[in-house]
Amino acid sequence: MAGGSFRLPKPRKNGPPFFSRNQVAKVLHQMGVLLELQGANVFRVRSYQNASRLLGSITEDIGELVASGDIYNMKGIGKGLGSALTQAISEGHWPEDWANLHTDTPPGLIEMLGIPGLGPKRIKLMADELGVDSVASLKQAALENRIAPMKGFGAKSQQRMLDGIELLSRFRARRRLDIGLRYGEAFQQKIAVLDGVHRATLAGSARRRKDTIGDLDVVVAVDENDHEAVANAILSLPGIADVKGAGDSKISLILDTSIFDETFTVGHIDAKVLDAIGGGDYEQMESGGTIDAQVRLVPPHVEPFTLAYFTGSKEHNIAMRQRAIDRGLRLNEFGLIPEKEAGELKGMEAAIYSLKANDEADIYAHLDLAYVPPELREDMGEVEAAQDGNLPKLIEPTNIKGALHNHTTLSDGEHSLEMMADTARKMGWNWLGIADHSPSLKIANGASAEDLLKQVATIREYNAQWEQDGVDFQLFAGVESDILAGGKLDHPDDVLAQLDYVVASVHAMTKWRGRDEVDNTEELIRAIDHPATTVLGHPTGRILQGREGYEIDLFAILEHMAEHNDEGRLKAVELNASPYRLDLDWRLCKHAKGLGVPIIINPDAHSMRGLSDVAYGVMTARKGWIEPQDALNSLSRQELSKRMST
DNA sequence: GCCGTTTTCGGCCCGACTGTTTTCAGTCG
Repeated sequence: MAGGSFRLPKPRKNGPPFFSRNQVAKVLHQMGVLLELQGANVFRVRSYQNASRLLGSITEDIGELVASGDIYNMKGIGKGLGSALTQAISEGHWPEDWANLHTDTPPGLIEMLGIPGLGPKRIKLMADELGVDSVASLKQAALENRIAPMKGFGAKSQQRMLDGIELLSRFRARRRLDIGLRYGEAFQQKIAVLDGVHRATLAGSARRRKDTIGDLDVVVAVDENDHEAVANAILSLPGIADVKGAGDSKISLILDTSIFDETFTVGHIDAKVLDAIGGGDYEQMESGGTIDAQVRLVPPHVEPFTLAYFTGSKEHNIAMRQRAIDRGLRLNEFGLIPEKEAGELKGMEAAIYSLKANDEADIYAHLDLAYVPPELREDMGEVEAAQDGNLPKLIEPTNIKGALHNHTTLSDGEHSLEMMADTARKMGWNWLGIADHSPSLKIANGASAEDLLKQVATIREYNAQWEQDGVDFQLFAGVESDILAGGKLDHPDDVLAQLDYVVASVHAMTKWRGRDEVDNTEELIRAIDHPATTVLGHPTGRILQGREGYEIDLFAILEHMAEHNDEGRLKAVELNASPYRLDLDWRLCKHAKGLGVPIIINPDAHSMRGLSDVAYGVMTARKGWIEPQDALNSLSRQELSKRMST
């Protein structure tokens, strides 16, 4: 859990509802972790986590759910949680025991959960017996050899904790999607070409295209006879910094940047983003970085089950397994096995009775489901949709005809208008929108109204020329306007009126992060209401692995944007495709789509190469159930032109 | 703490690996 301290949020002034859906989901998650550290029943912990996930994914208004009593009808919320949440939301105070648990748990214990191999049980034991209450005091205790003598511990455990602390301080636990994919694909490709390997596939959160990746999973199909030879060959590959374990079917290791055939670089990083992720030290830290990887070796006929299992998510697997149980079947990484034939047999031995599957689609078919693309496997309604034939036909990279949020040398871009347009054409796009920064953003060399209008004139000239030459390409003239105090835009209305569109974005992060959700939401809504505003840029301002965004009720904002669209005014929400942002979050894409708010996948390119970041936006959009018709990117230039002029 | 058409009690997904054990608990995915 990145950022965010474990405090109970204060009730908003003008409730009920006194807490937002997000706040409630966060508190339930925190309660789960705190209860775990307290040694509570694991199933009780799971109830809190399930309820958190549930409330994190619903689209209904939480105030109404409570007011109507419907909250008790949600599967996973019973009498206990139902009444606690009802009290909190309608009266504005959390249950006393929840508050006590928050104040009585040392924050250091939560921090200790981040140490690999260390879980709540042993943290509690060390806290009770040694008084260890932080990573620092744990390190001290380990160095003084006070941990090894404890019952159930030992010298190896103690050393592993020290190693884990070292790892924790040297690098943050998760990596951004782009970095994780680079490691994952490099590793997968090296394994795929080894003798005896039928197939090697990158599974896990990388295959599901999550915005950050904890570790890599590679599933490898190998005949049983070749098992040992392939395992040894994998262990001799370059780029392995350490081997954490190697069992019969599982190799666990740590990769470093020597896995890459070329020198590792992170490429251009926007100055403001770089600042948020650790400044000049960042690239050095990343190039000295590592990532954990697990390799699973299985015989080819078992591989589809193993691939499905290790692609996850855990929640999707649980839903699938439950569906199997309902049909008298046992689903695991070895097969889909009729319970009455498997009997007492376990694991691989039971798997000889498994139903056959040539690929993952066969597994879904056995359970009367359509094939679920990996990106959707989060138990966010995809199993039900696969049953009812309602799965989305997800957007593809080839659907992208252009993007609206890109910078040139007029503000802080590296390349000229001409170079950006040329690159977009070579990528097969039919249009490109230019939205340089506005004057208030001095750090990004925001352009004056005069310079902006000169750029507009140039764009019109190019368009006229292309039109005359029969070239199927067009530039759109826009601006990325900073959102100023009171939700105002950064140019006079008569300037904005000469543009094709306006991307309105927040950049004054200090101010916005210092305010509460209600104030931020109101101000953002005022900016959206400005007639010139077409697109809400990077909606939360988050930088992955860098900083949390400002507090905001995006549900309310999207609902407000939906009203505009219903009344014929185009208000689109950006899915900023920079792998440092991926903002709109994938979970909210589905909600925007449901409301009918168009998405625009924008690379926020500051260079020619930056345009290709749109690929990460497409991955995230797919994860968010987005179909071609939900994204403005799939419109032709003529269609988009028409949409923006209404 | 939640759930239920064999249920209001007794379950709750399941297996691998590690380090500590001499049969298992903790952690992870």
